[in-house]
Amino acid sequence: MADDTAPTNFIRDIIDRDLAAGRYQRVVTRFPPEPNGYLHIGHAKSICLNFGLARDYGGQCNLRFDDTNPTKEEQEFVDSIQADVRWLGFDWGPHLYFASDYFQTMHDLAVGLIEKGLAYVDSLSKEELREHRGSLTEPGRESPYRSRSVAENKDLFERMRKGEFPEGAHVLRAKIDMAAPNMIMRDPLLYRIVHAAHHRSGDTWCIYPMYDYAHCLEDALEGISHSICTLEFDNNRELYDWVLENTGFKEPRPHQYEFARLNLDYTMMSKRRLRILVEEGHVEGWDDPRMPTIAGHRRRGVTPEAIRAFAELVGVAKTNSVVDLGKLEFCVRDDLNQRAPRVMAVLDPLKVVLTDWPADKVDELDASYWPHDVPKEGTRKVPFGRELWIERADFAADPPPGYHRLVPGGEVRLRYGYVIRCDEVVRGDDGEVLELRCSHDPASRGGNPADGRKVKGTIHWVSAAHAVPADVRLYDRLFTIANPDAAEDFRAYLNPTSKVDVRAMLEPSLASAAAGSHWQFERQGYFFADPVLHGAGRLVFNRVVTLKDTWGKKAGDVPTEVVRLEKKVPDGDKRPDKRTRAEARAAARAEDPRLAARLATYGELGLADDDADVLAGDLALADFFDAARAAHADVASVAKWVVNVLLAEVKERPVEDLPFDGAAFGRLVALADAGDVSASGAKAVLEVMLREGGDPAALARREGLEQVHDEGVLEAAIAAVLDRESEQLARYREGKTQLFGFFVGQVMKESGGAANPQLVRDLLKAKLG
RNA sequence: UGGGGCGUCGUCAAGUGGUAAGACACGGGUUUUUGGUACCCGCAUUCGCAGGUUCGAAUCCUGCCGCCCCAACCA
Repeated sequence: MADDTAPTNFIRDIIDRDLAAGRYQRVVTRFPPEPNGYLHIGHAKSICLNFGLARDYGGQCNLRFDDTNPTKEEQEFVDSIQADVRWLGFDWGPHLYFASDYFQTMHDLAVGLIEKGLAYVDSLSKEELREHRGSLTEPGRESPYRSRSVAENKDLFERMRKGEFPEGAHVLRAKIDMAAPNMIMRDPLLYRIVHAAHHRSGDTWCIYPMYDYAHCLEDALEGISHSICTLEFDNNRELYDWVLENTGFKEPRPHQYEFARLNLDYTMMSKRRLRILVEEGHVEGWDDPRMPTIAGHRRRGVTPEAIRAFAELVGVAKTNSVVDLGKLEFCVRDDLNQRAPRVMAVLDPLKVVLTDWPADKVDELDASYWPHDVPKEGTRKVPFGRELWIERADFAADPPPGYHRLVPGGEVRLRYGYVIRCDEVVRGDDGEVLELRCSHDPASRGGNPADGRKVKGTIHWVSAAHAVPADVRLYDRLFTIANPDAAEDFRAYLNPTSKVDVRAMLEPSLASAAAGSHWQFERQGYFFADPVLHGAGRLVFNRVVTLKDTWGKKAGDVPTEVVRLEKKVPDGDKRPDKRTRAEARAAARAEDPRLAARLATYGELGLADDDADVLAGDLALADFFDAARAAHADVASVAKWVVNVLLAEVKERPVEDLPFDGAAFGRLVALADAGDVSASGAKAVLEVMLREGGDPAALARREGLEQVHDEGVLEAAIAAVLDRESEQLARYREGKTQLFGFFVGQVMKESGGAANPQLVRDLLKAKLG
């Protein structure tokens, strides 16, 4: 079983079920990137899922490069991907694999398919292939080459392999069904000819396997138990199973499960479009801190811990969803809060002159690196002098209501320093504030005035004489709209202020900050000494994320409106509506007059239209129903039970395969209608009948499901439940009366479903008031 | 001849017949020398909609609506 640190999800449920059933001895997953680009935060979700599963179940997760297309893949990417997975904190141990290492085996298995008559060489052109494939609503047509002999297919395939043909001359296809409703199954391509050097196998191969053929075999060859991929591969699962079954992989073999890929608002995730961002120079590279790549996040200063926490926070499910960026930011802040020492830096400096401070006097103040609530220790000295820098936004000549920083004539506390008062505002010709002339309270050293008066505001500052200038890059979301991936031209929605460079003034202790170190610039955000550009000669910090700001939006924030985009219209013909079940039943009746006759009969019997429709939609079901009503005269009741109860239990299973007949079911309904068993008791009996068949009355007796009307017995059951659920009872008594149903349920359970529910209700009502 | 997947709070997401978890966001409060953090409180009478079955339905049945995926020699 998984440990309980990770929240559960449907995949864990499947694994638990498989392990409990002994289907697999151990969980083996894999992360299978194609080395054709950089990994992004969406991949991180998949990595955390696959490696996390292996970790929690004591299994194994392979890193496997799905390098089956030599024209797109490069060594650079296999290197960057490994670095990124490792940086995220995962280890594949010795289990590093390449699809290209399996090419020989895959080839041999393909020859096996040819020999079994399950694959053939097709020589149609690309265009002809497409035409033959049909459309979503029309079946495809078989290729004239489909009937080539095994010998000819083997010969052709061998010559394809040897490189005797140009690209496009032939392909190897599976022989399945050109009329399959699932387009994927219409004789899918298995191999194509590609004359290109592969980054690992060089010129060894002239034919390369297609994804659908290769991927499942890679999984099977590696002994993967649970092959997890994204939703869009749902349709491909049928072929996944077909290939494994027909190449001889028996259970336990891998099975594919699909989950929803990560979508983040204000973020573009498609590899193709990310490449355009880089190639057109909208960003400064794959590791630009604005990129959603792992490398970008790393460069920005996001930690692997934060990304892992984020992956866990968003969960794993099958619903297509868009996660808001705020969740990622939360994880980043949550992580950095504990690890980033606090320092002071002024990003937009405004000069303050303390007119009552001697020109050459410097006070060395003690400042803690950590706030009271972070259990870490450490302090540094910060020099305080006559001239200081403060944040321009921390002074307001005309303050809005509720503002509690520096105002003309007002006081503010300089963090770890003194309380100052603004005496005079010096302005330039254009009215711009040039500097503030202030006085200080000498009896407030460290921050608190000796007379005990309260000063509401505290701001950060840096001594002008000691300040260290630095290049600080303020990053923000790259796009101005929530869904750039949907935009016809995302360039129109690039955020012009996604990167704002400022020349900031830092407290002197930061002069020795190491590249790659995290800091909180107090009241502003978390910053990261750039791992590449930051050094002794030049200080460069990236803003990872701002602090949460409940006061208000700061100037420079991007507007948050969501631009409504026209929905992409699928080109070509409009998708036809599905044939509904109702239509299917109507069609069945149109073809079979016996069914039409049943519908008429049921109508005369006075059945509800819906029930009659369902019952007369399938001959076996109609026969079953007729047998049942022969055994119990209340037709309406029998109909309800067949439609609502029986159908719910048997699902898609044909009723003729049931271990009991309609007559037995009719007797069961009779029992329920007579009150010999309760409705839930009857359902319990049905469960047994589904398993072993038998007579309902006898089973009800045997299972102790005959309805209990005995008030004494029920009173005892009620007492037992109330005793056991004293906590819930207290809540009920406090007014949580919705709990009434809960108690009814508990008593019903106590009785195994045999109690008369109405009686239980009445008794409970009397008892609870 | 179409097939498949999915709809639970602003955003994610538990829940599988016993009476709507949790997180983010949001609102209010306490603490605070960061308008940060931490802590407390509030935040879905209702689960896409409509009928039905049941003592009891987000869960079962019927119908309807909406969104996503599939017609590359990509993965």
